[in-house]
Amino acid sequence: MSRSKVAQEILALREEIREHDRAYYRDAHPTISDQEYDGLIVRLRELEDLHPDLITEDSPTQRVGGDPLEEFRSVPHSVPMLSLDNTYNAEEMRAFDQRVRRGLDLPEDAPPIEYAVEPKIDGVAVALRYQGGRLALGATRGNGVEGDDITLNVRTIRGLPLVLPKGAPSELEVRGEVYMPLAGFLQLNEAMERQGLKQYVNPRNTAAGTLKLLDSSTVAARPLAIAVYTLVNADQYNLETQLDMFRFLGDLGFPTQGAELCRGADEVMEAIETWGDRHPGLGFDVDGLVVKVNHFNLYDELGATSKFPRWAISYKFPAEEKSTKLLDIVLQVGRTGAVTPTAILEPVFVSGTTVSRATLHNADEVERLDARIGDTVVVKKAGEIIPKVERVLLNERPAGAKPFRYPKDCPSCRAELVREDVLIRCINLACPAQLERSVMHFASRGAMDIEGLGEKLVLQLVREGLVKDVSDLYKLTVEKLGDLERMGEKSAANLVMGIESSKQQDLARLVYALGIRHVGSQGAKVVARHYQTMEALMGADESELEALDEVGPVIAASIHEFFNRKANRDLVARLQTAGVNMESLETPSEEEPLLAGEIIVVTGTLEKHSRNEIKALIEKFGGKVTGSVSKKTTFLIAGSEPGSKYDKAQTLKIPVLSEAEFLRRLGQ
DNA sequence: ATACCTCGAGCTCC
DNA sequence: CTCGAGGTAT
Repeated sequence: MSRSKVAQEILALREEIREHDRAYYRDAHPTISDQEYDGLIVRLRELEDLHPDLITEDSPTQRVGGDPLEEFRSVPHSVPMLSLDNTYNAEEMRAFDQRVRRGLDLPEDAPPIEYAVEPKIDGVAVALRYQGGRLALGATRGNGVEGDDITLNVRTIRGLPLVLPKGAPSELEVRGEVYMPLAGFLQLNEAMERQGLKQYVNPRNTAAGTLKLLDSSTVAARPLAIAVYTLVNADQYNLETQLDMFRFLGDLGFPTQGAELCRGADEVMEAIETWGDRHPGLGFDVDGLVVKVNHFNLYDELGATSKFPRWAISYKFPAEEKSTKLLDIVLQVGRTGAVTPTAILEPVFVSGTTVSRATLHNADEVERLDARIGDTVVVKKAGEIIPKVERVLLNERPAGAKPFRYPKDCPSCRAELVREDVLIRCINLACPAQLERSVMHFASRGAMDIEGLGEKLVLQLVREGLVKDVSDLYKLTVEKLGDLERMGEKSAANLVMGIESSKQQDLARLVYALGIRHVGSQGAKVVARHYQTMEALMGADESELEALDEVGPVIAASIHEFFNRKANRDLVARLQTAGVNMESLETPSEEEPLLAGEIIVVTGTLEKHSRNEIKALIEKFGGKVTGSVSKKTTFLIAGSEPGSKYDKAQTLKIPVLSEAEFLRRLGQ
């Protein structure tokens, strides 16, 4: 066969395969059998093997990558991947509608808001970036700001276009949910059983595990699917609504679940009911619905809270409930000495996993439930994840079950327990359980991030007396570690290396790692950025701390008290001697804080900067950006076609600057 | 080959 | 809170 003939057949095969992909994955209407489909792939691979130079990156045979990866690269997200606020019933959904209407200053009799309602698939969220029309990057959500680069794995998901059709924007980013359809999951488990291997428990965990396989050829053999639900910065593609966006995504060849248009809260509730009835038969797990305001031009005005956008919300279907026996209530001592009760349950399968323990939070909760050992309790999973003891079935209570009584002394050190409001606390500073928890906290990911130092190891180190406070970690050597159980040379060397590299962490992480009460990662960042060195922070007085943005009296007092104690100052000194970095690595803004105290809102389309750039610029100069105009707003930056924020600024007599005027003010 | 450990995914409640 | 993957120990 001549080369040009082969080239022709290759092109034709690729087009045919893509059409079948679209029919199967996007339209859910397979047009040929699986065998026929595989036949096409085999034929294409044969031809490509014959003429390797004709292989292109976008060929359906190229979905599978080459050699397994060593590890995943971490990549920053272009726009943070946030989650949505949740509702659980009609009342909360109506309250959301009311908030939207109020946020838009709509009169009572205004027509209903249009919402786009779509199913929320229970899977793993991913971001997909296309460059030059090609799939260039796939990433997990990670912490929302940074995720793992799983490009090679997402490439194997059939139905996901590797190349966008001609005329598509050359740069774009979409987000979607990767999941495992129930049929595929069952088949996979049958295959596992045939091979005498362990079966998987639920499709969600299997999908999540699959995406994190280092060898993409194994991923390719797993039945993953994807539904895309967001086009990042959709308003920049001449799209006006969520429904437009879904049409656009579909035209680009993305598989989507689409969305249904609902006018007002009543129609949303109707949609929720029909979806609630329908979701068991869909062929994949759906844990709720996402409700978004349909028109993009309302988003700016609605803005966002610190955590969620105000123009969207998710509705969670009622969680599955199961009853089981409460076998025991055990107490756990936390880092601060707080003693929390945990329910030990007879294992029961609920919402996809076997639950055997559940937190009871505090003494009040145990009292409220009146949970007694031996009781039959109803368990469900909040948000499909966290097990919760919902209530006690009183008519099943065995005779003689006694109310649960807190012991008088600490389960770890036998010191007397003290009641502070709802909390029961062990106030023995030398309590070993507290030391264990504080070392774990110190090593944890958000703190010093010491790789390889997990719970079991910390327990051993503390019990063997090798670690009496966190500074002892830096005295560990391969030889000393060698005596521990399950600690070979390799593990020891890895751990010592992990500890060594933690010396270079930023001051903010160190401050957080110290475990000062009421100082979380956010508070630690604020004080570290302001004081720059541990020395300066230790010398800070209370009122000075309290004057900082986002630091209130509680945090200020707590920090002050912490460094007032000699034991704590000594600990810091030992860490410093060990070589732990005591300075902020985040260089403070070089710029004069020209915008200090300003609260700025941006509206309309700007010429020189994107919204994110202008926001970064404002923050660099010490200003604050908020989403909506209020009395507190100090000025508005308006681009072309400003929305209702402009009018609101006018009525509130808030100054309005153009982008150029604003830049001039910064001397740029 | 098997057993144990760490990590990260889902992200609610207090 | 539980699961799956990957790595190391036994």
